[in-house]
Amino acid sequence: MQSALNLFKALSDETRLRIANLVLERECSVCEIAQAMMIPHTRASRGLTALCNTGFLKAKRDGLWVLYSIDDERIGKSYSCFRQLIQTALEGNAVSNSDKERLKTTVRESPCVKRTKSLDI
Amino acid sequence: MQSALNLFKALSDETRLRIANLVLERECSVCEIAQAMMIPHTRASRGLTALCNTGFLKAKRDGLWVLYSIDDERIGKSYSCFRQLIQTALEGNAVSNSDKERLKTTVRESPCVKRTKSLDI
DNA sequence: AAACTGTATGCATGGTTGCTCATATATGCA
DNA sequence: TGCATATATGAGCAACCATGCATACAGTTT
Repeated sequence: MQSALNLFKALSDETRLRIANLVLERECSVCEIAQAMMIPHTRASRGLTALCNTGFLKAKRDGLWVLYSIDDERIGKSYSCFRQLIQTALEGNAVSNSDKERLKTTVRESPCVKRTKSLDI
Repeated sequence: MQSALNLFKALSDETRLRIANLVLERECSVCEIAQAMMIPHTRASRGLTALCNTGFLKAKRDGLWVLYSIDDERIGKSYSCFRQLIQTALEGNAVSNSDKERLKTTVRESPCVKRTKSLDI
């Protein structure tokens, strides 16, 4: 029961639902999510980590990047249900559409973290 | 998006998930839920009301009782998905099984609210 | 009308959560 | 080694939430 509860809980937050919707499109890094959703990368990172902890996503390192994707094996037979629910839920939603549109143009090579130190003198 | 978020949020609480699982079995009153789950009726009432507000359940009065059932029309095409997710999630769970077992023997005529006033002298 | 039973709700409270900022860690490259 | 970039995390804060108690409200029965 607990694992299902955690899945529902993970998807009950707008940030995480939007993230899930994006990763359903394709594998994503933290920076791509942050860019596509126009949110601070720490927020994206926390959302992705949370979705990972529930077993909805899995992470793998690729050099500097950490790529998140759906952990379809672990979700098991409920996978198609969750996929359908999420996509139905966000179908035609303006915010979600913008997210997906921006995701297409995100590049993994653009700097997305502002560092205050570099700006000192 | 908001309606789906609310549905996920409603099901991300153990009390409400167990309630939903029971109402999937059959139409229930507050007292029956409280008895089956062995919880205070105020908690059952709040859970049922919350599930109603998300559009997952609907309520109808029947004399003294208020009967809650799945609002399949309002959930629409996502209904079968939610049903399957909930039932898969609670399949074989000890607590859920006990709930369902007790639900079979709950009677609508047994007093389930303790009143302190009646006990005074 | 009063008494009884089922249900809903105002309130106080303890607990949880999502966010941002600053900082730390991890990896790649010069 | 030192610097740059990507990611993760600790701390603090504000907002939210689930719960129980007492009480109010809604029907029924007498």
